[in-house]
Amino acid sequence: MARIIDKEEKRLDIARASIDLFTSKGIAQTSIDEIAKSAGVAKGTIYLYFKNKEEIIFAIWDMLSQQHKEAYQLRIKPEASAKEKILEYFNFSECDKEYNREQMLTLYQHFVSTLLVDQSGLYTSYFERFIQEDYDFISACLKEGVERGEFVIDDVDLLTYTIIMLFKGILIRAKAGNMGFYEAQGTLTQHILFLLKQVKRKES
Amino acid sequence: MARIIDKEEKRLDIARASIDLFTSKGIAQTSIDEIAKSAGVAKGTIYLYFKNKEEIIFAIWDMLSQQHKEAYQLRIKPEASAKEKILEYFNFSECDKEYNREQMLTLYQHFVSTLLVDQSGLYTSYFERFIQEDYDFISACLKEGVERGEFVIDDVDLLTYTIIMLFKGILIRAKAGNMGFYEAQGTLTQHILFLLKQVKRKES
Amino acid sequence: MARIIDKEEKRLDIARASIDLFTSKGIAQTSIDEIAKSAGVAKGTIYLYFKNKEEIIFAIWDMLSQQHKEAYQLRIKPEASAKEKILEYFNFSECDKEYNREQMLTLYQHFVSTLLVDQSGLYTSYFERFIQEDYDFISACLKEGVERGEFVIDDVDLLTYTIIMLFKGILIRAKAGNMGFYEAQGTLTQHILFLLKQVKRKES
Amino acid sequence: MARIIDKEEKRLDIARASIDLFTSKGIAQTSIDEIAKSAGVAKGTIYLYFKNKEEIIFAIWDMLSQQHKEAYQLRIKPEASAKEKILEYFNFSECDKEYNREQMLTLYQHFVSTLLVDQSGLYTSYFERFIQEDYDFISACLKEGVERGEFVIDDVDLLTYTIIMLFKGILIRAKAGNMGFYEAQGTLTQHILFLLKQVKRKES
DNA sequence: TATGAATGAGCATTCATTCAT
DNA sequence: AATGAATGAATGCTCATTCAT
Repeated sequence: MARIIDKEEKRLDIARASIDLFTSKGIAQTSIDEIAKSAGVAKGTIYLYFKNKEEIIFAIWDMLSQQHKEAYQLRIKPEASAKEKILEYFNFSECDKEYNREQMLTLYQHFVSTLLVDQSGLYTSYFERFIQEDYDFISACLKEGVERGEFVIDDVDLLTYTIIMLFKGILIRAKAGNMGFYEAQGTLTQHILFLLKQVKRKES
Repeated sequence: MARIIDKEEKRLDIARASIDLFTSKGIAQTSIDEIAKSAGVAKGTIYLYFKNKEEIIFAIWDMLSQQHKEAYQLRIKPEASAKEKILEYFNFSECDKEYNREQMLTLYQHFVSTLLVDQSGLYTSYFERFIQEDYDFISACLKEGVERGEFVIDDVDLLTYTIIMLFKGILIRAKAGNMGFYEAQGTLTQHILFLLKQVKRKES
Repeated sequence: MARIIDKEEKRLDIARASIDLFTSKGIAQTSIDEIAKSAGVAKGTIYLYFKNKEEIIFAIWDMLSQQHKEAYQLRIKPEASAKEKILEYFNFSECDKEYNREQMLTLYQHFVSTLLVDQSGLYTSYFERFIQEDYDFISACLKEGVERGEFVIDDVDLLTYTIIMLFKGILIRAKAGNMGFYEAQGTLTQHILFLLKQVKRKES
Repeated sequence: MARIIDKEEKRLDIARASIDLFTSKGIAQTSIDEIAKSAGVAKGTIYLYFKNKEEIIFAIWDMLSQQHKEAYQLRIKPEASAKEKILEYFNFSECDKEYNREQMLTLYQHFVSTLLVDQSGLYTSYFERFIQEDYDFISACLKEGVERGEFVIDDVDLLTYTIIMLFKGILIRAKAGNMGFYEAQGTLTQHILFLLKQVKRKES
C-alpha cells in the first residue's frame, strides 16, 4: 500500500513540475528532457510513471480539476442561491494557492488546443467527461433555482449549454484579445450574470 | 518574355490544395512537402507564393472569409430583419460549393487550436481582426434592431460579445461532443435564437 | 564592336553591384537573386554574362586588380627608389574612389577563403597568376635596388616571397585581430619596412 | 545503473572521425549526417557530445593543438637555443602518429578559410587565443635569445608578428602554389631561418 | 526502481541554375 | 537579349521513446 501511495505521489510531483514549463513555454515546446530535469528525475523515469507525454497533461488536468472541486466545496454554503453557486463554480481563485491564475488560463487554453486537433479520440472522450460534469452541475443548479422560485426557465438544457459555451468561448476570446486571467474571469462573470438576469423571476 | 502566370490564381490553387491536408491531418502535422505534392508543384515553388507556412493558413482564411461574405451578400435582402441578418451571418452553407461543410468546421477548429497556443503573436493579431469584424457586424445589426423597434437591449456591447463567444464556444463543444457540421450549425442557431428572444420587444 | 563593349560594360555593372553585397553579407550569404535585384536585371540575365557565381568573383577581382595597377602607375614616379615602389605597390588607397577600403579588405579575405578550400583548381590557378605577378614585380624592384646600390641582398627570391607571405599573412591576422583596413595597411607597411631595413646597404 | 561511457573519449572519437571528412570535402561541405555515419553513431548522438557543428571543429583544433604542444615538449631540450626552440615550435612532424601531415595542412587551411568569412565572431575569438599563444611563445623565445646574447633585436614585438604572419602566409602560398606539407614546412623553416639570421648577433 | 545513452525520423527554408516564353 | 517561374537537392537540429545496465 505504501508503495502505491509513493508512486502516486511521485506521479503528481512530475505532473506539478511540468505545469510551469507547459504554461511558460507551451506544451508542444516542452520536452520530456526538461520535465525530467525540472522534476529532478532521469528522462527514463518519466516513462515509469506516464505512458507518454499526453498522460502527463491528463494527470495535471485531473489534479487541477480535483483542486477546483475541493475549493468550491469549501467556499460554497449549502444555502447559497443558484446564482451564487453557478458564479462560484466558475470562479478559479483557488489557483493562487499553488499555481498562479494566469498559468491556469494558459493551461486551459493549451488543453483545449490539444483537444481541438485530437484525432485519437483520447482527448475528446476525456474532455467529454468534464463537459458532462459541468452540464450536470449547472443544470442541477438551474433546476434548483426554478424550484426555489429564483428563476423562470423554459429550457434548462439550452441555458445550461449556453453557459458552458460561453465558458469555452471566453478562452478563445481571451487569447485573441490578449486578456489576462482577471479580465477573462470578470468578462465571463458579467456574461453569466447577464444570462441569469434574463431568466430571473419577475416579482409581481 | 517570361511565362505568363496568374500569380493570384496559383496562390489560391496552392492554398486550396492545402485545405484537404490541414483538415485531415492537422495544420502542424502537415509538412510543406506534402502541400507541394498535393498542389502538384515543387517545394521551392511554395515559397514563391508564400513567405512561410503561416501565410498559407492566413490565405486560406482570407479566401474562405471572402467567400462567406460574398455568399452572405447574395443571400441577404436589404429589408431583412436584424434577427435574420445575424442568423444568416452565422450560416455557413456556402461552403458546399467547393469544400464540404465538415471540412470547414474542422479547419476552423484547427485554426483556433493553433491560435490558442500561438506564442509569436502572428495568429493572435490576425484573428483579432476577424473578431473585430464580427463585433462590428453584430453590434450594427443589434443597434439597427433596436432602432427599428425589433429589440430592446440594455447593453448592446455585452450581447454582441455573448453571441461571439457562443460562436467560438460551439467549436469546442462540437469537438468534445463529436458533433458534425449540421448539428453544430443547428445548435448555434438555437442558442442565438434563444438570446435574441430574450431581448425581443414585447408587444403591449 | 559596340555590342561587345556594351556586353563588357554590363558585365562590370553586375560585378560592381555585387561588391557591396559580397562585402556586407559575405560571398556565400549573397544570393544570385539579390545580385540581380541590386544590378537591376532579372535573375536569368546574370547567367547570360556569367557562367556561375564564381565567375562574378573572378570578374570583381580582375576589375579591382586592374584599378590597382592603374592607380599604382599614376602614383609612382619612374625615378622612385625600389623601397618606394614596393611600398606603393602594397598601398591600396585607390579603393576609395569607388569602394571603400574596408570593403576591399573584406573582399580579399573572402577571396582567399574561397581559394583555401578550392577543390576544382579553378581558384588555385587563377590565384597563382596574381602571386606570380606580385613575385615578378617585387623581385624586379629588389634587383633594381641591388643594382642601384640601394640594397644588398643574398637571396632575392627568398626576400620576395617573405614579402608576399607577409601580405597574405596580414589578411589572416587582420581578421583574427579585428583589424580594420588602416591598421592592417599600417602593420603591413611596418613589416615591409623592417625587412627592407635589414637589407639596406650600409654606408661605410 | 546507466551504461558506463567515457564521455570524453567518445567526444574525441567523433572529432577524430570528422577529420577525414573535413579535410577531404571541406568543413562547410561536410554534413552532420556524414560525421555521424563516419563515427558510427546516430545523428542525434552527435548532439549529446557537441552543442553544434562548430564545437566539433574547435574540439579537433584543441586536440591537435594539445598533441602539438606535447610533441614539442618531448622533442625540445631545455638547453636548446632560441632559434632551435622556434624552429621546433613550427615543426609539425608529430602529426604522422595519427593523422598524416597533408591532412593537417589541409585542415589548417580549411579552418583558416572558415575563420576568414566568419561573421558570428565565434571562430574569430577562438582563433585569437591561438595567435596570442604563438605570440607569447615566440616573443619569449626571442627575448631569451637576446638575453643569452644569441640575438640583437630592436623590436621583439615586430619580429614576433613577422614570424606569425609568415606562418599564416605559408598556408595561402602553399594552397596557391600546390605545395604539399613537406614543401610548405621546408619553405617556412627557410623563411624563419632567414629572419633569425638578420638578427643574429655578429661576433666581433 | 532508476538511469541516461542512444536512436533516427522529421522539417522549414534557401538558392544556384535552367528554360519556356 | 531578357525574363522570372520553377525546380528539388541539401541540412542542422530536436525530441519522444527505448533499453541495456
